[in-house]
Amino acid sequence: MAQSDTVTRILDTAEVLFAERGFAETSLRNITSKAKVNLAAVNYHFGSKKALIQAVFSRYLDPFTQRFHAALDELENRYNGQVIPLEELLETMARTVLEVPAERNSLKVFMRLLGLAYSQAQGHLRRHIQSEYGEAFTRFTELVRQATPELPDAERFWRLHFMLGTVIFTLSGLDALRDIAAKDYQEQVTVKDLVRRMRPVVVAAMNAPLPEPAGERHVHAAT
Amino acid sequence: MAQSDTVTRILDTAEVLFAERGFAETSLRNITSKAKVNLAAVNYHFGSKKALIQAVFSRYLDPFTQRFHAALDELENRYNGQVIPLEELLETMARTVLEVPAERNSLKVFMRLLGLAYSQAQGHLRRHIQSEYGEAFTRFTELVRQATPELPDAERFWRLHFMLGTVIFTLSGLDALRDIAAKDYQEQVTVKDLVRRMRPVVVAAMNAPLPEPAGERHVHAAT
Amino acid sequence: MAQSDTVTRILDTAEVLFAERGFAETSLRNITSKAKVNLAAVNYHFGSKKALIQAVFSRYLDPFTQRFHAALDELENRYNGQVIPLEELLETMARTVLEVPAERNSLKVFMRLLGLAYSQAQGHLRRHIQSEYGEAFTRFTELVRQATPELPDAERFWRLHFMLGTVIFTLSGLDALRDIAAKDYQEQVTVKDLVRRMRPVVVAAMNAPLPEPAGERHVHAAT
Amino acid sequence: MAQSDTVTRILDTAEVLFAERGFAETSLRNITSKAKVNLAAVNYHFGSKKALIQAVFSRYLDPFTQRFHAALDELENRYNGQVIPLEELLETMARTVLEVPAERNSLKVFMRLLGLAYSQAQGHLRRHIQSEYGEAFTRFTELVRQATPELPDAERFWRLHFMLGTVIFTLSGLDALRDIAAKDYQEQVTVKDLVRRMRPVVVAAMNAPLPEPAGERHVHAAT
DNA sequence: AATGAATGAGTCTTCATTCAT
DNA sequence: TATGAATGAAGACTCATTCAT
Repeated sequence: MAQSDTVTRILDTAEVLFAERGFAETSLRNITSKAKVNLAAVNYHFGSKKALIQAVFSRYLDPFTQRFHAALDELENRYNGQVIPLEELLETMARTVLEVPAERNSLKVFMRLLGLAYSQAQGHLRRHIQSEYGEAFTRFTELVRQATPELPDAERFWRLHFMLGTVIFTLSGLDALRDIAAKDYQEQVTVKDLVRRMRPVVVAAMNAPLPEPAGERHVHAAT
Repeated sequence: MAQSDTVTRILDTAEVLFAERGFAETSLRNITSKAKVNLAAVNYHFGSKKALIQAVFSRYLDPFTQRFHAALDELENRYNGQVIPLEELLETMARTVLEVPAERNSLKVFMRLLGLAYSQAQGHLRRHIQSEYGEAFTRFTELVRQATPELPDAERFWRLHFMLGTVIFTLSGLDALRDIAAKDYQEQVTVKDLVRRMRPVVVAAMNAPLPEPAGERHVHAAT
Repeated sequence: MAQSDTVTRILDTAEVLFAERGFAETSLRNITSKAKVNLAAVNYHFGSKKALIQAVFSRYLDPFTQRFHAALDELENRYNGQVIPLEELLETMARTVLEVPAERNSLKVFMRLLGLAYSQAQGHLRRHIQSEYGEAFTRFTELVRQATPELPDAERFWRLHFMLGTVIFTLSGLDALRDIAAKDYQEQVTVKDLVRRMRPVVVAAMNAPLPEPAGERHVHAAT
Repeated sequence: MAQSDTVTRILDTAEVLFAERGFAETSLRNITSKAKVNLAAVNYHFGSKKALIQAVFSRYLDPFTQRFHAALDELENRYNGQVIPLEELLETMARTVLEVPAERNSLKVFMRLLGLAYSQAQGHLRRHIQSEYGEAFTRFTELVRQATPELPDAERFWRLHFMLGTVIFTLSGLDALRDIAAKDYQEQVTVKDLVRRMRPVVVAAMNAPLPEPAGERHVHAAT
């Protein structure tokens, strides 16, 4: 077996299984037996299961940040100092997210990991991600700020995370939702489909009117 | 030890630990030792770990669905056959969601559990939830359908779940997000704050224009 | 529920389950849940699982020994001091064995239990049986001794157990053997059929010539 | 520790303990601790307790069938088309059964398993054995048929199983019977002893006169 | 007299990891 | 460099039994 063939097979298999079942529910035995690789190979090549998870993650994240920066460069070039419209920014983000995983499952894995990073109490994963792709996110946020000058900073922060929730929730729980949708709408949605559907929603959400100031809510005000 | 004190202690502890770590990462040993209860008690009272997970959920969902149905009854009464505006529906949902766990001061836990139900493998859990509160959700969906007659059914389905993602992600990852926000905006958000902020976003998202049909996407069409 | 109804239900159920699965493989939970009786009832009424096993046996052995003694009394009376022929003794045994469980239509169960008593570890059970019906067996053995004066004692002991093996194995594994036989010989045997077939075999076996003394076996002596 | 030393030690120990106590009453802990082997080793090497039981079984059965076929070959060669006498066939069977287990306990284990295979409700074990050594048994049965041409097929079938009962019951319940015999006859029987004693009994049983036809039984016909 | 609750010891099995080769 | 074997810790679950009521 070629040198790094084993490494690749492990990564490929782990990616699929992680996406299907989650991290805790996927054992190294599952991975190595499906990858037809020695059980000890994971520990030999990666050191530990944790390290394998991060490796799977990095294989997506590294090219993503690289491409994302490149795409933003191109965008800034094109607009040459002018404000980049919000739609362009979101579009660029979406395109890059979709482009990277030649392998299809890694997107789900990536989203799942992102979801974990935010929901898990221990912040170590969050910090790892923030130090890895925080810079790209900060750059993106700043461009969004310029595209939505009327939004208070805090509002923008929350709305971006509202949308992050939409994306992560939808894509990481994709299988579950697909099950439900398929039963009711005979429709086999693809990731691209979903992204297409998300676009107007996200734009509208970001451009929504500001909320009434705190304390002035009237429950039946709509009537 | 009092009658069903044990049951309550198990549920309370399991709830917290599940929310903190997820289902697979929480062992019965973790739960029973923290709850100061015999290891076999879980199996005695609930039958299995699976059943315990479902019981944790039911303790939320049972009162929730009950209240939710009551609230929708009241709403239908008030509107007396007329179409109930989307804002009212969302408002009612939000209020009920907030009321129920308020008693236990554990909205965050509930949301995290819901998130897990969607993202973690546990197919049994999703099925359990669907059969338990599916009816309430269906009723709600139908009212939303009447309030948004112009939306295709599939579109509405997905948008509702997009928004579900927003809510679950934001409220379940509240601590993490609060950390980040506090550092940057000196602002200590409350759950009510967030719900206030979400309202216009959710309404705008639901009312967003329809996406371009599949296959016709032009990347730079927005310009 | 009537007083000893519970006891009867436990015994009935235990009997069936023990015969189906063996003692160790049948839990008190199995028994009590199938008998629709409280889990603690076995320990309450019988004291322990061991005692339950013995009780199941006694319910057969008590009437059996009683009848067997009566039948032997009648036989001795009839032969009035003369030697009772072996065929009569075996016949009497067979008849009594068939009569007792006939009331409960559970000869098979009884045989399976007897088989278990010999083959399973349960030393306590063997000892219990020996002290319970050992006397009847001793009496029977002595009559057989008189009917077969030429047989050394040890030889008679073993041959009786050889035949016990035949009977227990055949009747306790009846279903399995019936399956095989039915497939090959289109014949649906009844218990009475089998007993009829066993009679000449058992007689011949008991009357077989003595074995060559130990150490003098010649493998090809038959030629 | 040497290569498959562990496997052998597990098999050896399991064999002894299974024979002493039965399968359900022997825990993997019992085995591994007595074999001075890690608790997980059984599952590592055999996969499950069930598989271990079958492995113990196969270690006896595989060489047995092989030798048995060889012995029958030799016999057929020697008799060169002539009918092989029943005594020779039984003798060959007995010899092969005794030869195989260099380790002494496996015979008892083997017999116990055979007993289980017939008496247990679930036929899976019976089917396993039938597919494993059914061919050898069929071959043997056919030779017995030629040696006892006067016997109706059904009669032969049942008599063979009567004798199987004798052998299995005696050898699998050996410890129990030995206990009883030792108390009464100061005699420490060996397996070889028993087989010597069985020989004339089995021959006589197979050659017993045919039973009276069904329906003509007269209980006191012997007088 | 009878039972629901509880328990401690035990079951088999699976885990990620290590080690000798 | 790579792997089959082995391992200690932990997993969920079941057991017969006890106890307070």
